[in-house]
Amino acid sequence: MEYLPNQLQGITGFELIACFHAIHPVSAEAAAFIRQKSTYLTVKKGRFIRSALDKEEKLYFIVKGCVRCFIKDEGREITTWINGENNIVGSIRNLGLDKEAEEYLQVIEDSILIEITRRSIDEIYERFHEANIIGRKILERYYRDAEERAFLSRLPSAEKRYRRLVLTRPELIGRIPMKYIASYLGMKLETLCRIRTKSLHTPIK
Amino acid sequence: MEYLPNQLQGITGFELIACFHAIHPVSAEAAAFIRQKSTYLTVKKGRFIRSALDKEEKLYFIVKGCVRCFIKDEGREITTWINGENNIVGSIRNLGLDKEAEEYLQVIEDSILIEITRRSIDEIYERFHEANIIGRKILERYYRDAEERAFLSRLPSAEKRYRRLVLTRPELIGRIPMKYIASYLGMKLETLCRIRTKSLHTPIK
DNA sequence: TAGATTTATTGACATATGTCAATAAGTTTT
DNA sequence: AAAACTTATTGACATATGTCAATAAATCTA
Repeated sequence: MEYLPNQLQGITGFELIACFHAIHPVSAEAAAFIRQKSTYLTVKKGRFIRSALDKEEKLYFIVKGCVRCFIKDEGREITTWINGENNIVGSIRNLGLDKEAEEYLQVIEDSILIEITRRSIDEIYERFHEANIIGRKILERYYRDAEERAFLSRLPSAEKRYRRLVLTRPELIGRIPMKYIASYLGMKLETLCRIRTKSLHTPIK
Repeated sequence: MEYLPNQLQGITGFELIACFHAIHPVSAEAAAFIRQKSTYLTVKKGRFIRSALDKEEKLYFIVKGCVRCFIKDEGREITTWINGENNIVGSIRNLGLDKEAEEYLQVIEDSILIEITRRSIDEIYERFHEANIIGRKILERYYRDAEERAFLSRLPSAEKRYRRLVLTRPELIGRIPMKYIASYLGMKLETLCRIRTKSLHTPIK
């Protein structure tokens, strides 16, 4: 197994490979293959990725910027996750048994993404066995993240959910609009606003 | 790679291996190793698994029965998931940054479990490379499940959450006590009770 | 089977959060 | 810099869900 030369790390197009490499060594052949199968994208704030027309499932590595996912419930958006740099994001096909629950991915800061199709990922798993180690470890982390989201959203009061977010994702506060944070926390913007002004005066006990 | 002989499937102690085998072939050596590292447990309804004293993280394959996970928030239980046969369950270390959020696993039907330590799992991944394929595929599924839980719990009304559960986990209704379902759905037992009696008269539009 | 315990149902009332609206503050566009 | 637009703040009021309490029904245990 050859190692990815150090000098290549950080060079445009290699961020994703560097991310993998930090988990487990990536051979030069695998690196070349991954690079060949991936596409660099620049996406403006507010844009949606993965248009409804696309049949193919795609995954995105966030080099720079921020992406949120939301579903619509009776026309209202519910943000289900928000992710920044060095995360892999994608929509989960078939989450919804019903049409209502379709997922949208929206870039909420000008972003640089690396796109790769689900099919290419499967090809990588088949060709390069060690990719399964990397994939498995990444999924362990993503599973934990999803558990955390499920936990957060079950906290029984709006204030607790906000406090939990401040504890676990402090970087989001101030970085992205409050309306998305409110939606992610399962409350209205007005409620979040009241909690925040209140908590200026009542510190955590 | 040798295949697990068919006649061994279904025999006591081989349920877990059969589950893996259905995903990807398991060699006889790997099967023997897994079997050696795992323990068969019979657990009575109501019992907790993984006592607080255990330092080691363990995972459990549910051969028969049902297990729920809950955390405590100011003394109140919040059920975070409920799983039945052929699922692997375990607590996630370090979910909580705070002590409050410690997880409990409770068997809610007389159950048969196969226990295996996290350390043994890691050993399996190292010794048997193909285990990473199986692990990766299992985690893909578990990630989806966790996403579904996060989605469910963000639905903005108690009735919608209940309807979603009826859609996605119909087997739970009638099988386990309503109080656990209510907790899982983020509502009080009384609220669930009212929703259920109401929905007898108002069918889904 | 009877008694004890747990779980489910229903009612009256309390409260956190949603809704709607008006305004302010902040951003982007021209 | 002004205009246009988006996002945040605050108030008055509505409502879904929680709380507490009193039974009823179901399940366990001796």
